[in-house]
Amino acid sequence: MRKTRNGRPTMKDIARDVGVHVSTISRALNPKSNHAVSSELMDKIKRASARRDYRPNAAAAMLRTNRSRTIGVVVPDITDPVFPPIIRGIEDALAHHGYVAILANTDGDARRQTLAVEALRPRGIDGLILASVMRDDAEATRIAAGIPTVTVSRSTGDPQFSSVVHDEDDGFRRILTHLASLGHRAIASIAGPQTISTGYNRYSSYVRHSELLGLGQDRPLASFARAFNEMEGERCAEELLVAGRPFTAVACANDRLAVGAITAFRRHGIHCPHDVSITGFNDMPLADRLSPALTTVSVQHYQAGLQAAERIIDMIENANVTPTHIVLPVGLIVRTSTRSLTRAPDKEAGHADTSPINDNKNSRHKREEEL
Amino acid sequence: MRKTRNGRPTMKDIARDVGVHVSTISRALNPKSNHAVSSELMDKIKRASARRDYRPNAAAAMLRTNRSRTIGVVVPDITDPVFPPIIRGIEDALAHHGYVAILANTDGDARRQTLAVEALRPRGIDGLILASVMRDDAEATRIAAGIPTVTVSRSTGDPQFSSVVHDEDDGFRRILTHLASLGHRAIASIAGPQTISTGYNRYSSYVRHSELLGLGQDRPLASFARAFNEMEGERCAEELLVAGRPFTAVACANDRLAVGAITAFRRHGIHCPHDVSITGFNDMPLADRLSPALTTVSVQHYQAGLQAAERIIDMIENANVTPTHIVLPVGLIVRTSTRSLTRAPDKEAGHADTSPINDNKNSRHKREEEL
DNA sequence: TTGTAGGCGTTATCAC
DNA sequence: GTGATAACGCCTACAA
Repeated sequence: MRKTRNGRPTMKDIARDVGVHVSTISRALNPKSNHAVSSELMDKIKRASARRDYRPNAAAAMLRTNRSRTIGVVVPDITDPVFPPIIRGIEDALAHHGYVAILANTDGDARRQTLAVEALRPRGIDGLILASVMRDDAEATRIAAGIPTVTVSRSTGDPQFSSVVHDEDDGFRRILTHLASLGHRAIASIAGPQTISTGYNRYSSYVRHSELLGLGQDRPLASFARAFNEMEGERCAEELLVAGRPFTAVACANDRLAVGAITAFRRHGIHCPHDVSITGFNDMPLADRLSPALTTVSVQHYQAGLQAAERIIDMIENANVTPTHIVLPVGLIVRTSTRSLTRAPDKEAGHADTSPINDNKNSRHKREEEL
Repeated sequence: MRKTRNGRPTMKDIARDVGVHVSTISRALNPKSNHAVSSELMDKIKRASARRDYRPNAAAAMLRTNRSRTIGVVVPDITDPVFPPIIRGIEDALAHHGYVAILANTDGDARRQTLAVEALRPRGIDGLILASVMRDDAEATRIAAGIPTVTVSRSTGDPQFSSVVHDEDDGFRRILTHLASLGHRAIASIAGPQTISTGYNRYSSYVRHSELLGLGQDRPLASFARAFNEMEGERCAEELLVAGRPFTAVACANDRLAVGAITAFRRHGIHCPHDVSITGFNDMPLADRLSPALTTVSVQHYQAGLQAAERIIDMIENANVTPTHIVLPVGLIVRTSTRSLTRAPDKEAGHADTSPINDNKNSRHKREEEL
């Protein structure tokens, strides 16, 4: 009594057609074992399976081999423009090896990361790619136990996870060097969440390279975003204004924060790049079409996804490979959101001004907060 | 001899713990059949399975029931900003019902759509959500045969597919009505690919409502993009300039085309909205942060994904539901990329000008193409 | 209310 | 080189 049976042909059907045993069909159709099949039989079997349009039943193979050729991919939010290219890279690499990705979103919620992985586990995923991990994410270590895992774009503290990240430090070095070369010395920062490796590393690099470059901040002037989005960028920009310490440039931890900052400053009559230079990070889509076009750090999201996928497949198919930690190079993209402080102001600009924001001698903008 | 056996507990293990037969465990753990299990036994079994942290093996269940609780989702390119919110909607709805999505990209290539579906089929997907279909996509009908399918955001000609789309016609009606109310009569269009339902429908609506509104084009003035991206928007804008027929506004088939058009026009010294009004479609992320901020049609991408997922689950779980065709309402979002032709020009604008682009009496811009 | 048995489609390990 | 057989873990008539 066949309960199921989609009408989809099985190996049994092919076997009957060709007049051999199922096990022979299995052998013939499996690259790893078909060396021991006579070439004439191979031909017949290939033809028969093509004629019937045979497709192996993944569930059966999975049950038997405990391999699903499926990778779980967990991201905070696919709607954030940094993740689509990563996912695209992952998928392209996976497809190349006959693997497939199951996607889950966490909205940056640690608990939902756990939930997501627990939903993926029973589906027999062979590996896990996490773009959602937090810094020192002990929970991630726990839930990923026993399954090949690589983190992408972010990293936890756990060296047991393979990781593919970007050279955040070099990125911020380039940003600060660029701003310094334009004459900026008072460079504030809108930092990302310090619970995430990217936010933490970029801020650390901001502090470190500010010192190395001898920039004139006695102590870092930074505002910390609670999330990498435009709203937080706006909030942090306001915070910087309220702080009251002078600055002529703001290095933001990513492009979305920079976009928010530009908007908020503009509301206060402070225009970028005329009155402040602002930088982003990621070179997200449309960063070049905004006005001002964002000076930012280009990051190889697609490559990161690609490499993460390659790593995971390597870990799955080759027993005990050791964890690797890949750091992808970044580039500086100079556009129009940064401007020289020393060069003569543009002719077109109506009211040239090179004095810092929040400089006491120059209260061009009235702070509502102080009303 | 157990070849596999992850250390993951199975029903057998729980059965041994509790001292009953596996089938009882299966019954108890299955909502559909646990009515016939004594509540004390239920308790014991639940505790035992919790203690062991038991998770059902999806492959085994799948093999037996021919259900994978997996949906294939095929999109042209996850990197295009319209698709992430759709996918997010799909995932959220699926997760709610214990389903999961496998994603595939086609880059708009019809052959890759076939390939993608053929890669998904053997994995026993229960349903298919296609955001990649073409108009009159006979191939899609063929490859999706025998599996519940809904198209989202686009539709084919095949009424057998359920579909969730946006009210493109109302969108273009609103756009044209808006432009007309600003005094525009010579409204050009940058249309999308006519091989895609959205491109075709939006262009048809442009033509239809231009006539209904009595706009002064004897015949439509349109340029056709080969893809929905910025580059094509630039190319089409150039094409409109070369065409030489006057216009004061351009209604684009989506935001990315509009962004490209704005860029291209600007290169020719034609500024939006001062010299041309330009509209988009979709209200993609950052559309409000561009300058000019895009006047566009807001579209419920997330909702579309959500509904598509609900539909597919309905089709899977309830035998022979008939195909439905959902049309989601859209809204007009007026921003600064459109400007009144009749109202007095802004004070700030240096050189007010309300005469049409390409008007013979006014060759403000020199066309390189005619050099 | 619970146990028994058989099978879903594939693969691995035998034996021939 | 090919066939037979026994799992993989779960589900479901049917029997008890």
